Amino acid sequence: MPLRLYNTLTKHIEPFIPGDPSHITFYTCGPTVYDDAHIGNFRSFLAADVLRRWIESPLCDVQAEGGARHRGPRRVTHVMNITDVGHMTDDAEGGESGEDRMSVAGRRLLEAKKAGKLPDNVSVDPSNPYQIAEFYANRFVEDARRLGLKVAIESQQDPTLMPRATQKVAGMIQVIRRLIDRGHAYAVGEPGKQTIYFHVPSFAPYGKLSGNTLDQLAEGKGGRISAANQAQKKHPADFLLWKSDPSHVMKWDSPWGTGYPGWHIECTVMSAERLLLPGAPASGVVKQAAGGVGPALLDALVHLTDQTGIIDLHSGGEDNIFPHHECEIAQSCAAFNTHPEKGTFARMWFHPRFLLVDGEKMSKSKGNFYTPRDLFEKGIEPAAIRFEIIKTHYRSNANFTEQGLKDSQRTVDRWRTFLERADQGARDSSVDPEVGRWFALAMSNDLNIAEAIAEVNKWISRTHEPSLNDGMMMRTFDNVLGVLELSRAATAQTEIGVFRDGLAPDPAVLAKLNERAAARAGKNFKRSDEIRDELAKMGYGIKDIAGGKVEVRRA
RNA sequence: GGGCGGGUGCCAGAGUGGACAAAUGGAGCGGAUUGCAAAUCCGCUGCGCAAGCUUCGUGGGUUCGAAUCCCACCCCGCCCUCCA
Repeated sequence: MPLRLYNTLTKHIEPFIPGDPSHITFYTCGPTVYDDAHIGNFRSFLAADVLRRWIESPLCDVQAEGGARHRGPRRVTHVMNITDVGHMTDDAEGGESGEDRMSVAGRRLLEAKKAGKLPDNVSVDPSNPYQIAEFYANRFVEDARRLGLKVAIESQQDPTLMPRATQKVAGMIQVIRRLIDRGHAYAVGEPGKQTIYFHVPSFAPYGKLSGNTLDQLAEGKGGRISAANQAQKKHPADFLLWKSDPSHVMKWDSPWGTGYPGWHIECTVMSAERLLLPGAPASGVVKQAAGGVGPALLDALVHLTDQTGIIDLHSGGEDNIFPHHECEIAQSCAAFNTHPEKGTFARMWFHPRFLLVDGEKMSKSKGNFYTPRDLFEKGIEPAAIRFEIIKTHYRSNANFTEQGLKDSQRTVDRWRTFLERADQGARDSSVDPEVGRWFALAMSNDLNIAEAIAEVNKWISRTHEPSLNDGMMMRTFDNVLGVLELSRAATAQTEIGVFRDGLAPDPAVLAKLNERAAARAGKNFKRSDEIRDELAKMGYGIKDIAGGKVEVRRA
């Protein structure tokens, strides 16, 4: 069965039909970097990652235009932006002052610096918003790589896969200019200090993605818009493309005045610039000529398209559906399509749902707020975190729990053991003919990852003596799930102990292990059990393994 | 007020007209193994000895038949111009 996905735009599960089934273009709305990303953020990024890995898999079939079936593997160009612009001066969360988020982050960093909580090797100037953004962007990419986010790994070789909004402002200005030229945007205010708005009534399909219609949108219900800004718009739903504000912490020159771009415009530009002509390297010459615009975007601005969807896939958290992606569709189609009202920008819109923790919303005040860093520090390995976060269907609210994390760790351990055994297994044994098919069927059914995992588990249970071929099969599955390939904390070995979970051989622990070994040798099992309990109280779990050694893990 | 995604067994989480008392993992129980554990393997885990009975948010309905379809209601999550 070819891949089918729930399309937020049509509200149906439907075949994913890309423009070119041998090469998929995929854009994911990435993080805003004013703080460390948390596991909730990562849920949507990892769901997108699993999707792209599945599309790349040799097991995945995709329907081509005209109905033909395209068999995997195939190439995916996956772009994920980093929003490193603060650009929210009306931001309610910044406090009554509507303070910019980067400024808030700066204050927080300054406090951390004063308190000596910043790592020594980090030099960041808390008064410099660009440095703050860079600081958090780097930390994000680091976390993402540890969790196996492929786009973050690839961006080491090809940084254009993770573009930064601050470096794409020239392109945004070009697109805004185009929107004004085509009558979709207008300026208010005095020349040199103008604000540019997208005029929503100029794009008839506005609202299709979110299900909102202009008359149903209750203006101000979200409590985030200021009356003063509303008053100057032609229509209450019109949204910001450019704001002239020389006092802003991050600002650029533009034909309309010094200021900053609107939030939505950045994704239009970053996706178009990298994905419209897949593989075309950004040429320095063209960039110069176009004022910093890449060739794909330049081409899009010169040659309008008749295609409905000009990129194949677009993903983002469920909160992005409205207004962000709604606005992105409007402005992208208005800028790039011959007939904007016929456009959808992306052929398929993919929105993972939010993650809950212990059945509740994650929040700092509830104490159920986790970042991957928090968990790494506790010695939880990336593979377990990744598995726990991806194991639930992307369109329901997953529940992240400590028990779940333990369950996930066990599964990861079992799968690893299976793979290790398979790698030492027979050479010429044939692989189970069923499991690949079931796995593919599950994944192609709107990414039913839980069922796919169940198929892997059943297969492992019935495969008592895995062969080399089974190992290859397991790797094929894991290339999709991305779990076993993740690095884990090094194992430290001593004469007696094998220390897992990144534990260092503590002399106190070693002493106890030796004492226990002696007790056992003398058949003093009472004492040896006491020692096990003592170690448990110290936070260590032990088990006897082959060769007379003891494996030590965090309890 | 409006738009959207969900609600399944002790927990997590599949299933979306009959093969469903409901996959898979965890937890629990029993057994093999182990000095005891751990890991692994086997069996059980709604009620009932059984034929059978009662379950899939709640209440109605459609159907020979519903966890699955329809209607109403309740709950959780997201959104209605910062948010994964």
